[in-house]
Amino acid sequence: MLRTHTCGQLRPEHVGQECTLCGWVETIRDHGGTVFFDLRDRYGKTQVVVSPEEGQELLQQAQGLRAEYVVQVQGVVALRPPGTENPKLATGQVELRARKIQLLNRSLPPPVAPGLKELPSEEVRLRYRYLDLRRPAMQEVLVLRHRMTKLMRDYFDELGFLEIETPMLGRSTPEGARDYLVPSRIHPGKFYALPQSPQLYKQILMIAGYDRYVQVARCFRDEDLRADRQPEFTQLDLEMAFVEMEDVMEVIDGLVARLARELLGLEVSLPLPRLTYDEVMQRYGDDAPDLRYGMELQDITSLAQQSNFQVFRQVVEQGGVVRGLCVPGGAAHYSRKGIDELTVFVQQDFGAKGLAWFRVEEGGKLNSPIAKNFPPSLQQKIAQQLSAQPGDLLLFVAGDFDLTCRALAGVRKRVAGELGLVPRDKMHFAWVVEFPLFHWNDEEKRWEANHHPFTAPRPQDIPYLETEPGRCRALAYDLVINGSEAGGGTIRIHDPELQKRVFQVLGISPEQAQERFGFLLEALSYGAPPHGGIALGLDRWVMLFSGRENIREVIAFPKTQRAVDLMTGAPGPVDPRQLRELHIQVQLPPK
RNA sequence: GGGGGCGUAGCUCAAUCGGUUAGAGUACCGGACUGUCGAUCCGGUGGUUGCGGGUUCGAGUCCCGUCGCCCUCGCCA
Repeated sequence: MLRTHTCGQLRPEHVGQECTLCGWVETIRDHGGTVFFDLRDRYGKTQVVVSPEEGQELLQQAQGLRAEYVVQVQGVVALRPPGTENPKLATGQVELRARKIQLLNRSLPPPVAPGLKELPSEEVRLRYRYLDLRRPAMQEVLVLRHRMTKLMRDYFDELGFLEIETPMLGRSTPEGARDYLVPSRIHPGKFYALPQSPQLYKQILMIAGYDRYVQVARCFRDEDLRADRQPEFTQLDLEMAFVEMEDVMEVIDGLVARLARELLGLEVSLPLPRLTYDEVMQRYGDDAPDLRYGMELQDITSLAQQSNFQVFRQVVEQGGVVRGLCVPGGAAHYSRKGIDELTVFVQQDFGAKGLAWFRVEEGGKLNSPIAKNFPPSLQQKIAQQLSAQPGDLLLFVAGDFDLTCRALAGVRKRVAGELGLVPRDKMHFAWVVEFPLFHWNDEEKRWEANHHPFTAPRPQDIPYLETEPGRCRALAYDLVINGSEAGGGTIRIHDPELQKRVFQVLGISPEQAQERFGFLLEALSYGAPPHGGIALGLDRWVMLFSGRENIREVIAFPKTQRAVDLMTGAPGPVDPRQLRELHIQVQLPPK
C-alpha cells in the first residue's frame, strides 16, 4: 500500500504517529515560509503543513503543487496549534507535518473539481465526468445508490429470493417501447434486441419452478429522454409464484419500510395506502399523483351547465366535463399575466381550449371577466364546492374527461411548485390499483394493453373480455412515491387459453402470437404456476431518496437528452469493415 | 416531430436603446509573504461573443438558418 491511512481518518489519538497519506491536492495556501494544502480522497480531507524547518527542497516541492495533483505525503500527525483548528473538517483537530512528498501525478487545471467554488454547467460536468465524480455531492449519491441496492439484495435474500441473470441479447417484440437492436454477424439480416425489461424471462423462470426471483436488471428503451428517463436504466425486478396481488404488495411494503428506516431514518406505517385508478383520476387527474399536498380536482359540470357561459355549456352538451381546482392564496400570487401564462401552458402542452379562472372575494363572490355569466347564487355554489376562501384562485378546464385530467394535473403540479406547496422533506408512498386492462388507441383503432399483454384481468371481469374490453380491470399495481411512478407490477396470465383470448382482443392473430411469443405460450402449457411480480425503477428510487431532481445526478455515466455520452462521444461511427461483417449498409436520411 | 429557455476568457458571469479598445471574479503565469483553511497583497497572459449568412455607417445585442445543452408535449406495453 502506498498509504497507511485515508484522508478522512486522522484524529487527535493519532498524534505523534508517523503516517503516509495519498490523495488529490485541493486548495494550496502558500505563505512563502510555510505552505498548507488540503489532501483529499473519498474519505475526507486532511491538512498538510510544510514548514521551512524541513528544508528548502521540500518547501519548493510544496510550492510547485497545483489543484488535483496526486501526491503521497509522509509525515507526523500533530495537534493543530490552539485557535487554528478547523471545525469544518472531520480531521480538523490535527494536521500532517510533511517530511517527504512524492509527486505521483500532475493535473491540468481542472474545469470542474471539488475545490472550485462555482459548479460548472452540466455540459462541462458530463464532458469531464471523472472530475465531476470527485465532488462529495456525487460521491454521496453513488454511496446511497450502493447502500440501497445492497439493502434490497439483502432483504430479498432473507425472504428466499434468488438473483438470476437473464440475457441482454434477446428477441425484439414489437409491443411497447422502441428496441435497441444489435445486429447478428452469424445470421445476416437478423437482430437481437436489448431488453426493455426481463418480463418474459422471469415468467419462464416461474414456470421453471424458481418461485422467488429477483434481479438488478439493466433495461433499454429507445424513446425520447426526460428529466427522469434515460435510454439505459436499472430495474429491481422480481417475480413470485403462487401469489396474489396483496402478497407482492406486502413484500414491497416491507422493503419500503426498511429502506426508509435504514436510509432516511423515517418510520413508514404499513400497509401503504391503496388507491384505485378511478379515485386518483377523479381527485388528481394523474395515475401517479403527488400526495404530499392537496389541491384536489373538483367536478363542477352540473353547475357549469346552469351558467350562461357558452364555452362551458357547449362542452357539457357535447358530453364533456368541467373540472377545476382551488389554488389557496392564488389570487394575489397570480397576476393577470401569470394567469395568461398558465392559460398558454394548458393550451400548448395539453391542447386545452382555455383556462377559466376566478378570484374569490368575501362571501364567495367570484371576480373574473367571465363572472357575469354566473349568477351570484351559482358563484357561491361553485366557491362552496371547491371549499374556496377569500384570496383563493379557482382554475377550470372544460373538455373530455381525459383532457381535463392531463391539463389539470399539469396545472396542479406547476402551481404547487410555484407556490412552494410541496413539502420537499416529506416522503409519500402509495399504491394505485385497479387499472384498466386495455386502453383504446384511437389512431390505430384498436385496443392496446395498458401494462403488457401478459397482465391478468380481474377474475370477475373475464366475462367482459370480448364484449366490453374497456370495462376490464387489471390485476395491476403501481407504486407511487412523491408523484413519481416508482414501480409497477401485475399478476400474469398463467392459463394459455386466457392468454390467447387476450391476444385476440389486442388484435394479435394466433399466427403472430405464435411467431412472437410462441415459446411463452408453449411454456404456459407445461404446468405454469399462478405468478406475478413487480419492477422498481432503481434510478428513480435513488433520485427520490437523495432529493435529486434529475436522473443524471444519480447515474455515474449518464447520457444527454439526445442520448449522447459527452465523455466518450458515444454513439460514434464504426469501421466499414465492421459493417461489412454485420452485413449492414447504412442509408443516411436526406439532408 | 412540436413548444420554450440558454450559449461571451479554462470555469462562473457582466456589457444601458444597436455605438469608442467586450469587462469582473476565479483559474493560469511572475513576484512578495512563517498559521492559513474561499489565505492575503502586487503585476501579467488569456476572446472566432457556438457556427454560417443577413440588416446597418456600426451587431455580443436585431433578423434568418444551423449546431449543442436543458425543460416540456407527443412518445415511453
